[in-house]
Amino acid sequence: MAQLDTVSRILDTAETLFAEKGFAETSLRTITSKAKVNLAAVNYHFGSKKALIQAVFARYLDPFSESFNLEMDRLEAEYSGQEIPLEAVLQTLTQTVITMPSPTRNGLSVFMRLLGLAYTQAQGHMRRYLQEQYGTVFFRFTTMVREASSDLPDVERFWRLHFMLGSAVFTMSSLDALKDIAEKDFGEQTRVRDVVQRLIPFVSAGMSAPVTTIASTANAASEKM
Amino acid sequence: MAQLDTVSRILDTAETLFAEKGFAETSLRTITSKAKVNLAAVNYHFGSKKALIQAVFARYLDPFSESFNLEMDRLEAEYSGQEIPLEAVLQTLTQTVITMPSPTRNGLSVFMRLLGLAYTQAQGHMRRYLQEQYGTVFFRFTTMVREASSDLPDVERFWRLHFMLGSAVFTMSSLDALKDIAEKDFGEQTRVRDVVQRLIPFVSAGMSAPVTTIASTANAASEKM
DNA sequence: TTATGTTTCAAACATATGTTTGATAATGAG
DNA sequence: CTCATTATCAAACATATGTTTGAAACATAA
Repeated sequence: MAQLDTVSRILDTAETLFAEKGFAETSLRTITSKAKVNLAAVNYHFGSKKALIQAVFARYLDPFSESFNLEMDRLEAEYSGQEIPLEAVLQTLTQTVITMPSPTRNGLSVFMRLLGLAYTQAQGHMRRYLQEQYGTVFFRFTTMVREASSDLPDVERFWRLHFMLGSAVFTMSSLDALKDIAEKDFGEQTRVRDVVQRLIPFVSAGMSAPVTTIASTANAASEKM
Repeated sequence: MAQLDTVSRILDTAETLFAEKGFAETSLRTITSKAKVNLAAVNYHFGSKKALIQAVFARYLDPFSESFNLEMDRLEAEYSGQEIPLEAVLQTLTQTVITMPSPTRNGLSVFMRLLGLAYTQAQGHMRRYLQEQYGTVFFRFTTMVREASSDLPDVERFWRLHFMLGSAVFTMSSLDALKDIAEKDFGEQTRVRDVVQRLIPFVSAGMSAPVTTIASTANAASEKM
C-alpha cells in the first residue's frame, strides 16, 4: 500500500526534522525530499503544514492519553478511596511514558523534544490543539496531584506543578544533547528510563519541600512586571 | 540623537516580538513597522537578523554576567574558604536576576521568556553564541554548585542541575501566561520575585533529595533511544 | 556656507516558502 | 478487461522573507 507508506514516511521524517530544527525552521521541501516523496504529498494527504504538525503529535498522544487514562483507572482502583501518594501518581505517569510502545520509528527522546518545543515554541494553534484534544487527561492528572498533596496551599501547588513540569519538559527536550555530554563526561550510557527514575525523587522532594510564606513586601514598584 | 533612538527602538520591539512569537516567526518587516523605523535600518545598524538577535541578548546578558560575577566574588569572600551552602549560591543567582536594573523597557519576564526560547528553539548559532560569550560565567556557577553539593555523585548532580535549570527556564518562559492564570484562579498578583522565592525551596529540596541507585537492568533493548 | 560623514528612505532583488494545478500513473471493484 | 477512484508527479503560483542599492535628508565640523 503505497499510500500508507507515503503517509508514515512523511510523519517519521517530519517528526525527526521538527525535533531537530523546530517547526517554522523545517520546510515542506526538506521534509518531502528527505522522505523521498513528492512535495505535493503533504498537502494531498494532510491538507496543510499545520495539519501535519498536529498529525505528528496525534500519532503519539492519542495512544498515550488512552494508556494513561487506563493506568489512572488502575491506580484509583488499587487505592480504592484511600489517598494516593504523590510518588505513585508520578510513577504511573512515567511508567506510562516509558512502557508505551512507540508508534513512531523515532525514539521517545525525539518525541519528548517535540513536546518541549510545542510548549515553548507554541504558536497559538498548537497550544489550542493540545488543550482541546488532551486537556481532560491533563486535568485528571492535575486533580490527582492535588489530592495527593492536599496539605499544600493551592497557590503553592500551582507553581510547584509547573516547576515539576519544567524539569521534565526541559530535560527531555534536550535529552539527546544531555545524554551525549553525560556519556562523554561520566562514561556511562543513559537511557530515557534512567533519567526519568532520577527525575522522580527530585520532583517529589521539591513538591514536599517546606512552604515558606512569601513576604508581601509593598515596596516592589521598582521594576516593571 | 536619532541614531541611538532608532537602535534602541529596534531592540525594544524586537525583544517583545521575539518573546511573543519566537525568532523565526518574527519578520524584520514586523519589527521595523512596529518600531516605526525603516526596513533597512536593521541591516544598517546591526548587519543581519542573526546579529540583531544576539544584540537583544547581549544588551541584557552583558550587564547581568558582570553583576553576577561581582556577586559571586562577594559570596566567596563572605565564606572565605568555608563551604558555601547551596541555598546561598542559589540566592545569589536569583538576587542578581531580580535586583538587576533592567536595561530594557520590557520587564524581566519578557527577557526570561527569551532565554527559554534561546535554549529550546536555539538553532546552532544562538547556542554557540551564548556558550562562547557567557560560558565562563556559567562554568563558574556550576563549579560553585558542585562544591556546595560535594556529597552528591557527579552523574546525579549533572542531571539534577538540569532539572533545576528546567524548572527555572520553563516557568520563566511561560511566566506571563502563568501569572495570568494564577491571578484569575487565586486572585493574588504574583511578581517575578515571588515566583523565584517559591522556586528556591523547590529546587533546593530537589537537589538534596535522597539518591536512589539506578538499577542497571540489562533487558532494555525494547525501545530505541 | 561648504563639504564630509552618517542616517533614513522607497524601491528593487534574490530567494525560499506553502499551496494549487492539471496531467499521468497506479489501483481496485464490477 | 473497464472504468472510476486514488495517488504521484513536475511545474507553476502567489506570497513572504532577508538583504542590497542608490538617492535623499540630516548632522557636524572646517
